[in-house]
Amino acid sequence: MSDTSRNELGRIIKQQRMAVPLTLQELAAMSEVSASHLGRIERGERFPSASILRKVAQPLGFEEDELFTLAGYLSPQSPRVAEAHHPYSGGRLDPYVARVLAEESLDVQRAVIGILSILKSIAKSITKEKR
Amino acid sequence: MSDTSRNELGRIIKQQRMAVPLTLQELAAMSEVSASHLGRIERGERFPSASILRKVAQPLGFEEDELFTLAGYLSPQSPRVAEAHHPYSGGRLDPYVARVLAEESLDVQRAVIGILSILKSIAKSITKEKR
DNA sequence: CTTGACTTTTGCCATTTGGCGAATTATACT
DNA sequence: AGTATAATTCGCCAAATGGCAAAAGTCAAG
Repeated sequence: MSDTSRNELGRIIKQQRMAVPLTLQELAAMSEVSASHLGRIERGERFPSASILRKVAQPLGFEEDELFTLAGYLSPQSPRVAEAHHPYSGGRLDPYVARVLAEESLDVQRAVIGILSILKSIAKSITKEKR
Repeated sequence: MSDTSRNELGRIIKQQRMAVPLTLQELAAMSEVSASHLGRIERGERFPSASILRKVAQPLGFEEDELFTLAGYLSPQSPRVAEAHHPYSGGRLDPYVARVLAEESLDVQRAVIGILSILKSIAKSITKEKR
């Protein structure tokens, strides 16, 4: 962890705590994290673990993944909140389909997409033939 | 961290590593995490920190926040790829399978599980017949 | 059975994290 | 000024993380 990112994150947390406003002890009570630790985090002497960030986020009014991103635990564009689109090809997996498949064993799951790809290649060759 | 959640997460990671498939050393090389540490995580002797999870996610084909949720670092509220974790009794949906399927249209996705259920009922009737 | 090449596990250690309690430093109130 | 009172910081410690190197396992070819 670079010194700058520690200080940066600490600065942000402190700024947010002041803005609410809360004292270290109050935030400590709300988040179940010791005030001394919070203080060290704010002035960049310690780097907060994921579980600490999680505890602190809500009392400070941060989105849960926001602090993770700031801390570098999650990559910058996290389309996690609500209905963002998939980074890959844009399709969404239907929840019902997902649920049904999830109940199958891993082998069956893989067999399923194996069969799918076979069917697709057959379909492709058929249409090619046709024309 | 409860013993069960450690073992659970380890089990999932190991299962996924085997499915890819990779050795501990290969995964170690790809993720820049020592093989010994990865081994201990898989068998529940260590709990992976957020940065470890982040490094490991991509080589294993997990969405970046998926492992965070499984580890309890993030709350399980965002069904981006549908429920990859399993509050309901069943198994989990393999990330690779989910990704491939998500690229298909909704019609195709439903057709896939339609075919699956047909194959299952055929298999069932065959085994019944046999005895 | 034995050798040789991998893969996984174990022992040991440095580094970090995070808590508790005691100092220190603001902030009020007489 | 002087002294409560609250807020922050410091010192020290236990527990956990994660790496390295050596010790087991595994498994195929000879």
